[in-house]
Amino acid sequence: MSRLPEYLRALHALADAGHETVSSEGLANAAGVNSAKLRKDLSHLGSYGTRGVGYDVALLIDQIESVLGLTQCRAVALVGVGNLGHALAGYDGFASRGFRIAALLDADRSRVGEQINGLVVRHVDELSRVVAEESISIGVIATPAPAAQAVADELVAVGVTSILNFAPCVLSVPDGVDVRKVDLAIELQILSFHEHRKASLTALPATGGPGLAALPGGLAATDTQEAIGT
Amino acid sequence: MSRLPEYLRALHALADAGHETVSSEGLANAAGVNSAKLRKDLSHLGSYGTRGVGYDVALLIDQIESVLGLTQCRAVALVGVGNLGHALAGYDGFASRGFRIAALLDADRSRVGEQINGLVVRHVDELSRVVAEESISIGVIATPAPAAQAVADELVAVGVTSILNFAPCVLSVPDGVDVRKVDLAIELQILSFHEHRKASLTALPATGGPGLAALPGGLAATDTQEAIGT
DNA sequence: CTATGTGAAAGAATTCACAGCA
DNA sequence: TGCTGTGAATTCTTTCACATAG
Repeated sequence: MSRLPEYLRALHALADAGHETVSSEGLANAAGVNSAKLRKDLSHLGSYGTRGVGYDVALLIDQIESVLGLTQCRAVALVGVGNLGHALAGYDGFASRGFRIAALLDADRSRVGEQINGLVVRHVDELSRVVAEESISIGVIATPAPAAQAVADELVAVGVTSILNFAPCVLSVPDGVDVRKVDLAIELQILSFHEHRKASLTALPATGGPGLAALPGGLAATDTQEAIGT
Repeated sequence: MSRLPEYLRALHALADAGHETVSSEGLANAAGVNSAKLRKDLSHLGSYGTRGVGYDVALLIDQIESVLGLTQCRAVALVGVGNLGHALAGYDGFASRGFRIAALLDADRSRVGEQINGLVVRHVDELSRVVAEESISIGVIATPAPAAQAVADELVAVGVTSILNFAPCVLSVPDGVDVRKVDLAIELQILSFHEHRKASLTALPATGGPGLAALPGGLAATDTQEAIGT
């Protein structure tokens, strides 16, 4: 599950708060899921809690970190030092959670040489050298969309096999390379959908039953609700 | 589906490239899904393509925008003008996709008054006034984790019903309020898991069959693979 | 003949509910 | 008694495959 990292975050918070042990119910709350799901997820790890007691917080942290491969700090290359790239370069949430931004790169020579958070921006031509020097395994793309595919190709060419893509476009990569995409505008658009739905519903007070009125788009509200998950 | 925004992005790209019509296959490629899924999704919208031809790009854009509630530009309040908040405030991907950052707020008085991208940072005390003045429907939280719940409470109190949360913590909100979370470190951790898995597999050359060796964490590789989606 | 729209099949994910261990 | 771990039941999603409209 892609929920393990969320459990890990919750566990760290619990550990900081002094808990040595936690029930599936307690951890589930802290992670924002229900307890049955959490227990099922953890059981897939073969992780053992203690019946009648719960899970040992420190032990579970170790287990999950080992499964996620976070026992070593991973070096990351960030390509694209615009607005967003700048913020990512300065984001301390990475360092505290197992990652080290080991290189900043940009295609714009006017940005090369700039120093951000103790790191100098290098030209993207140096990618190959930097990846080797720093044993970089993960690339982050924060360029404009039109440049993203070319950057992805270069990352793959120099041996990077995991990419986090902030550019609003789909990347095509060979098998064996993993890509995750974060599109900030899409997140807002999903919220917009929910807003739109809520507005439509309150505008039609208490029309239960089958005759539920059509939305602006010409759709029954129930269909539309079904049409967008979460 | 939360895939409609992705289709919308792909459609805009196609429109910009001069396409007036597109097949389910073509749009599916541009959006990074398969065509059966795309057709099923669009059929839920009641959207009509033309058999033998495909979908009218402009028409489909209108339909999806209307379903997502993007026919009007939505005003957004951004709380927390640190590193990430700064980047979000300057991100032009919002404006071009139906959103207007209408207010920047921060609890830190030393930041109040600062101007970012033509907007002045205001103190979070003014939230109530600003939300009313600007008809804000969506709040974005880019504060440190410890402050996020309090900000969420305030947003809810002044009538915001959708929240995009960048702080690494779960928010509890009343029914009827939608929250989406983006946690950048979690995205990297998921990639780390994939890296870890790939490394383990190549380290054990061609050990097929049931005896597939254990990972560092003491798990069979197949179990672990099953344990994290996508 | 082409490509949509959609029942039906297959596959995942979630939830239920409880046996069994501490 | 309290809480985990897990089969069984349920629900949701994805894929298949084809009748049907243009």
